[in-house]
Amino acid sequence: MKKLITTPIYYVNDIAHLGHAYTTLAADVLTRFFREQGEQVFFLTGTDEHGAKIAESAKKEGKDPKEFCDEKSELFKKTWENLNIKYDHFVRTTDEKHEKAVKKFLENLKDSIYEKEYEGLYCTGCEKFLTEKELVDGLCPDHKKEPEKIKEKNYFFKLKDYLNKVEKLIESGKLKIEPDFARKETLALLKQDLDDFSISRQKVKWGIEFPFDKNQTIYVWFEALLNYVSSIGYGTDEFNEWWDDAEIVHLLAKDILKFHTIYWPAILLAAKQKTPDKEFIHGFFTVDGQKMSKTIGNVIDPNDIVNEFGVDGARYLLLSQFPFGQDGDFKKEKFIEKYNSDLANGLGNLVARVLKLATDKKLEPEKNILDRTKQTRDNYLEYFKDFKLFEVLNEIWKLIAFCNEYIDKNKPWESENREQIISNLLYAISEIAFLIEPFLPETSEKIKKQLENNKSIILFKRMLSIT
RNA sequence: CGCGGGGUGGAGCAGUAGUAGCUCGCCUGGCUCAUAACCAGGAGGUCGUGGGUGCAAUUCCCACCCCCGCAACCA
Repeated sequence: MKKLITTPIYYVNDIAHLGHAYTTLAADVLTRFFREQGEQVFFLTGTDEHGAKIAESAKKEGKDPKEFCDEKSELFKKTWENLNIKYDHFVRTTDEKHEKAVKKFLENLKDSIYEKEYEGLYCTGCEKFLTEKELVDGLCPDHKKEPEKIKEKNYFFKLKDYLNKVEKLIESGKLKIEPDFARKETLALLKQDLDDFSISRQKVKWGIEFPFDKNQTIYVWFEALLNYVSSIGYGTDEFNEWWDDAEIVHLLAKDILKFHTIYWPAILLAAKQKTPDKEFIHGFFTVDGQKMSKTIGNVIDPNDIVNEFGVDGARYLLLSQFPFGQDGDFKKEKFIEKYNSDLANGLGNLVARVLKLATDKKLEPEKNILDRTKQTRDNYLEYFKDFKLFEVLNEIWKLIAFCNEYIDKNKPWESENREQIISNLLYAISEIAFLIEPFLPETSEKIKKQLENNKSIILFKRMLSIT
């Protein structure tokens, strides 16, 4: 079975932070796992580069928008490289391929689009229309500015025509939304009778020209969703190969739930395309118990974690803090603690102590070891298929704990049965090296190499914690 | 009545209608192969408050209190 695994495309107005890294890393781990299982996987990520906000930011830096996007987009790529994230395609919404596909898609959506005069109160600070209810003393609550009354012609997508169908997709399980909270929230949103939404902007210049009206550009959010099809060749023959024939899996955080679980399937239905098979939504993070925010200044740059803990250290720390899908808190202090106990004292130390006792003579592993490792592998597969990355890690670390107990009980350094005991352990370690591969690809390689030449080199150096 | 998450041993979290578990820390002991690591045992909790249903509730129901996230540049 083929799989198309995607992350959202990230808005280049900001540099990559922990949230972006988390989603992208999870996608990378899943990709590596499913490949290991013999499946063909296409892993897609990228950047979202249009919109008034981008144009504004570029102007502030005295750059033209494209130049600005080139730079920011490059920073995302660099970050993924630092985290050893191997995507198959990095889409940019300023790519010619994307623009062409988007226009073509709109042509095919023509029957579900209509134009309407729209009059509203527009705040130039927010770059959006506000309702009377949102105003405080007649002013925009965020910018303390009086909004302008603007009359604008917009093109709308007939969302209402598809709401029932989307609901059916979800209820029938044809579109799986996980975890359950996200599925429930989507169904609740569907019951609120959402309105048709505008897919064009008259005021925004930095965007893709709207095919039916050259005075307008395509609304960024609408255009951004189309990256999923433009990237794999919408409008060309190769498209079907990855859209129709693959299981489509979207990974995203809960803030953009509505766009992905309702708008996106509706748009696809309207364009007579296959809808996604699964959408997995993860939660939000706090840092040291506080929300992550630029104003508070506690935004974590994933590159800093890599610098401090190494690539695999960073990869492990990001995914081992709390269950995938839930909200969670990242604590700097806990990073060091977890790094020391799990990576240095746990995995690293185990490999070192066993290799020290190893000789070239290797025997077949005994049944109890085979049974124990098989148990881990079975649970591992089961959890992985449900995207339970946190539980997968737990399972592997239980096997590491088992090995440590096994050594202490059997005292290979003084046992007559030394060779058999060590062989058993070496087998277990080779199994661990295999299991950690999706999470810790470099470490996995290092262990395999060490097993070959019986030489142990420190995998994770113990770190002093700040007291 | 905006939406959502949560209040469990020192810290961070699991969990279930019927002797309360895990990780880290702490104490004691063991071991010496290892990255001052590893193993065993232990101390430590009236499971937010007040009611209700049950033979039995931390677990179900109701009310209340408190904390946090989204709604505000940001996954």
